[in-house]
Amino acid sequence: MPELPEVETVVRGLQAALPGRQILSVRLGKTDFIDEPVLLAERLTGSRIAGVSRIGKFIAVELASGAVVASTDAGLHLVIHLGMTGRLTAVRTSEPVPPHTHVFFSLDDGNELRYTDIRRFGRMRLAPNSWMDALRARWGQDALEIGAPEFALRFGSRSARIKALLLDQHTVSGIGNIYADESLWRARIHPARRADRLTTKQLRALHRAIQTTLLAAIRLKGSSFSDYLDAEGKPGMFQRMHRVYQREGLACRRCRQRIRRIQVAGRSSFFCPRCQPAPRTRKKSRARKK
DNA sequence: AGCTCTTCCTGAAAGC
DNA sequence: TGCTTTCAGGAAGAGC
Repeated sequence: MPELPEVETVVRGLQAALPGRQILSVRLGKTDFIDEPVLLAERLTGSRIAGVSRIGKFIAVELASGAVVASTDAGLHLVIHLGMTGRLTAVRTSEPVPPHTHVFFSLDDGNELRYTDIRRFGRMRLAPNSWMDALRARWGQDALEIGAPEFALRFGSRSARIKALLLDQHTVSGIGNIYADESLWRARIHPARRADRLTTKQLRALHRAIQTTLLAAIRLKGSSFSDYLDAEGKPGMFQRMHRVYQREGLACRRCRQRIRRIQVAGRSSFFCPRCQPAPRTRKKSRARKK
């Protein structure tokens, strides 16, 4: 599943392949994940790519402002979210086309930018500068850029469970299920703990754990489980470093206790019951026997 | 307002 | 064997 490290890896790959290229033609398959597909194809045909960047888990392909009508809202971006099975690759046109490939942008260097997405949880749209600004405004700061004090401020005042907040892109952007679990393990925090019950020390540890985990994952070009591949179509290697994610029943790498799986915030959450102690359950104090 | 649950989609794997 | 059911999850929107 593409989260911050995977999207960052794809973006870096595309930065090497796309800037300066002209889009010669656009071919569409299924389009139910695209906002206004006909308009998108029309506007992109003949346009030139200026740059590629990441906003949270979104990929923004900036188009050169050449033919765009001069208005205050000039500056057009092709915005792509990979959902959970989306792939964006820049490959030779002669490369075989994988199943579920729904968008083809043929480029002026003989390559083709392709969007493949088995489950079509991804999104694609054309967006003006104002839309990009609105996205940045309603999204939380990037998980790699937020400082420790700001992090403690955003989380420490919330009563929701920490795992739910880590997944909520409005609080901090870029973290998904894998890196939430891996970071919580590293910081020794149970996923169901209320954020406002964490100590300052724990919030600081979690902030550090997130940075460390994300940077290590980027170095290994992300985690490939079932579907994720980078811009060249190659898998990442960070899944080999996972400490809890998808390791139910296996020994904790720190204490050998068996890793458990529970549901938190509607998602599978993997944790070590010894390293990450559960929150106090506080039932109606029936335990007060005598 | 803040928080949690449901929904979308497909294919792999488990269950019967 | 072959069918049905369950599960995976990002983010929007509904519901409490």
